[in-house]
Amino acid sequence: MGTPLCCILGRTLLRAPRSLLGVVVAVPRQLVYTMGSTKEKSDNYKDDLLLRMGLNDNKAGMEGLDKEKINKIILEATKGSRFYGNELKKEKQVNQRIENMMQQKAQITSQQLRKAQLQVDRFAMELEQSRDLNSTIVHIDMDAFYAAVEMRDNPELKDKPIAVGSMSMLTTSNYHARRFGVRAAMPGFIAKRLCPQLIIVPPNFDKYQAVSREVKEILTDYDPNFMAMSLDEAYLNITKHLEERKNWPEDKRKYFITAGNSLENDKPGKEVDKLSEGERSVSPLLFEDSPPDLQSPGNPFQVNFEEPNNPQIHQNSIVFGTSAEEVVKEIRFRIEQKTTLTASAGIAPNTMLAKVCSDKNKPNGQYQILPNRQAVMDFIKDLPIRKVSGIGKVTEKMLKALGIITCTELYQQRALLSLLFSETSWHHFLHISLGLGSTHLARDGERKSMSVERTFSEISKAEEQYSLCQELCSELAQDLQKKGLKGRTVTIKLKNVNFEVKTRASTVPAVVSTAEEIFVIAKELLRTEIDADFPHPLRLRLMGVRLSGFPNEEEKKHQQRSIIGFLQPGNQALPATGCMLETTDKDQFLKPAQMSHKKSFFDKKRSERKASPQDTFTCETINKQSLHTSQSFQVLNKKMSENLEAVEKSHNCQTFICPVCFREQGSISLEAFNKHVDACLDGPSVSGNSKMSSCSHASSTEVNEKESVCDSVSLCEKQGYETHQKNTEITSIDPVEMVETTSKPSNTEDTSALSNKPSEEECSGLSSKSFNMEHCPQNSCTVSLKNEDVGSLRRQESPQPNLYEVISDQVLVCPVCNLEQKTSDLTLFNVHVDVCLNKGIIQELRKDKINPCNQPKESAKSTELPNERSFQNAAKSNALHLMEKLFEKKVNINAVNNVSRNHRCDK
DNA sequence: GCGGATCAC
DNA sequence: TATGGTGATCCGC
Repeated sequence: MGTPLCCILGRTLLRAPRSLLGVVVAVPRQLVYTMGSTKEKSDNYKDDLLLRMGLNDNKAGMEGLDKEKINKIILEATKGSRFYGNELKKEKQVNQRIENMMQQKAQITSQQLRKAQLQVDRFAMELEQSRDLNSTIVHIDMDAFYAAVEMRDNPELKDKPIAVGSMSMLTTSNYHARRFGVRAAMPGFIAKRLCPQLIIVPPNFDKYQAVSREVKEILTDYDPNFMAMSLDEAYLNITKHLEERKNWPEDKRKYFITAGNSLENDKPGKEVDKLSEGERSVSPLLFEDSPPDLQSPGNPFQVNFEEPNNPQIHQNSIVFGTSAEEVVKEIRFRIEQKTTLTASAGIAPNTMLAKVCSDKNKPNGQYQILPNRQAVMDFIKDLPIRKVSGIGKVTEKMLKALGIITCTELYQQRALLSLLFSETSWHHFLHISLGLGSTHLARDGERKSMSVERTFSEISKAEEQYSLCQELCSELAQDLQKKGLKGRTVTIKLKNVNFEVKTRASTVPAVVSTAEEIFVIAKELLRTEIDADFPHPLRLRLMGVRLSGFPNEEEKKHQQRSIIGFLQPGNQALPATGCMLETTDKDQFLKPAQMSHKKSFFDKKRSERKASPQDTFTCETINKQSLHTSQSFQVLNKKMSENLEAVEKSHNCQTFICPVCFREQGSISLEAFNKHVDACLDGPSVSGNSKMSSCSHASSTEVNEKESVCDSVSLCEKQGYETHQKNTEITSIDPVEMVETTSKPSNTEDTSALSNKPSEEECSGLSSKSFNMEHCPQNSCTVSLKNEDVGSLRRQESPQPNLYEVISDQVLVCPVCNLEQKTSDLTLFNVHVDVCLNKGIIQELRKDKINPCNQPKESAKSTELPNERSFQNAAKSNALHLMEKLFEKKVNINAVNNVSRNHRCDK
């Protein structure tokens, strides 16, 4: 992996966080627990790991460790590791970026700068005019959340340095541990060196989630639309609440103080347990440890003259005022009463400021920026940019190179920044330096992706990697199913033992969602990577699978109309959403294979390692490396197929409707059904198929080093396809679609194909044309399509059906590899074809030196041969066109079916 | 659309 | 012995 170009170019890639810009992009905030969800930005080990290498000379806390000492210990523990090596490498890349930026800066003329200044100032003026100080935004942040929960539930941990996590990674530490330099995102074993008496508590996410729920119940009272960022952090817009609260009687703002853990004191005015003798509320908020901000506001503009600054405490009750500050005190009070945990909070006119504020008096404090411009600007003045959400360690470093550390400096350099950074970035900078941010909280938007990834000790055997990949796909599919999501882009992520990360993605025309569908794609991506490094194995420490490209509502509707299965088990009608099959069946299919694992792959690996810590390489390893579908993997596949077949037999009586004649085919086995379809199609299609397969053999012999495309793909399909035999989707009949397709005069050779005349005659006529590939190698479609106007294909609204291909789909012979596909699921079949096409075409292009750019030959010889990368890209783009074309045709079979079916109904 | 990078939590 | 997982976004290609 070379340095990406984008890192070398002058413009840097900096991201404006959604919550800080005026336009707030809705982000799904999963309330799942994430390892780092309690990380505190300014206190994160990884964020300044490299900074620690020598130059940090701050003095440390009294009883903890000297910062110098901390740095030394960390450096010793990390030095020489692969992780460290990679950190150094990344640092070099950043330095390179900075160097490029400085060069670019050196070339800027004063005239350019003046011009930029005018432009930026004009924009700044507009921003200033749109400044909105009318909202009151609160950011609530639980203090050392996970650690606090653990301490609460285990009194023994009190007053001891603790952290939540494992020897490999910590998610949170308490404040005691932080004095030793123990922080979030630090591996536990290093933390132990810093603080040998550190207690590492394994995380208990269910518990944190339960506590989080309690907190959120409280927050709802102040803003039912509050925006939770994680288990321990949320934004509230209390503007409306403040308005209403103005007229509230004291009673409504009165809370009783309880000792200990009573959970009852959650509603105003509610009588609760009396304080037990000698046990007072642990709340420093109300008693002796009251943090400074509650006593004397640090900012003159913070003084609130409306009412007494502190809540009025009478005996065992307390009345909060009506100001924002009082509201937030009330919130924190209630949180503490309910959970015995403390929270910090920030109050400001926008989210960006509120977030920074909540950090100001942490822990267990709050801070407000009053809603006037002067207060905002005073606050911003000396604020280090790094404190602002969205400015990470790289941005900080880059800006530091320009002499920018505080927001004032950020503002001063605005013209320069506009010349050195992308528009998005400098706009973001300008917002920050003016103290601007979002004033409304985005509602949860649509999710854009879903993923699973896992870290493990090195895995370098291909078959284990495939197996792992399959497991991840299953996991992902389960998650997707819970949310009812389907997507078109599958991405795998690989991290090798040197911590280098790679992602590889593939987008298919139809949405996928099942483990089988995803695995077909993911596996090909993985295979490509394995092949690329052959004969060296990929030495992985992490693998991930992601699905994205979820259709929006409109696209979904479209998909419902067009991407539909054409096989319909007669008595198992499913909703026409065409979505996932309710998976009792599917689960049964999957189980046999999974049962053979019994334990998960990771569990297995773990126990293996325990059994034989010296996992030395063997001859076997070498053998298996030589074939990506190694023997054992084939065995696995075979086993799976067998299992699936066994299951299939147990369900072998189903009612199908023939896609050709549309007659119901009683209770027959799938095999019998397939025979019927074959018979129905009849005619020369068979000979067509045989020709195709002879082609495929010819081509397979040409691939020298590896197995042929066809073989590899067919093998990989096996499991997935058979699992899908029962998983058919209902064909939704859409009259609109039908009208559209039929009314449009066609302009291609296949005009007649879409007449309203259904079934047999037409079908057999079509089948006679069955995939016309006589003279071409396996992926002749590459060649033949090159002559077509691909652009027009793309634009076609209602593409004309190309029925010989349709037929070849119906008998489920892959037009690329020529192998019969046993699946009856059109989507799955499509996936296979796409993958097959993609790979086949790329290889074919390489072999035949077809100009990947799809340009006339001149251009090919005019320049040197494109590099591997551009070659692949171009090939992919070619493949995409082909897929689009193929896909359109596949879609049309559905249209044909619909027409035919409607026709029949009319009869 | 892809891949790398950055960021948040 | 040992350095996470999930999701989003940006930008150049």
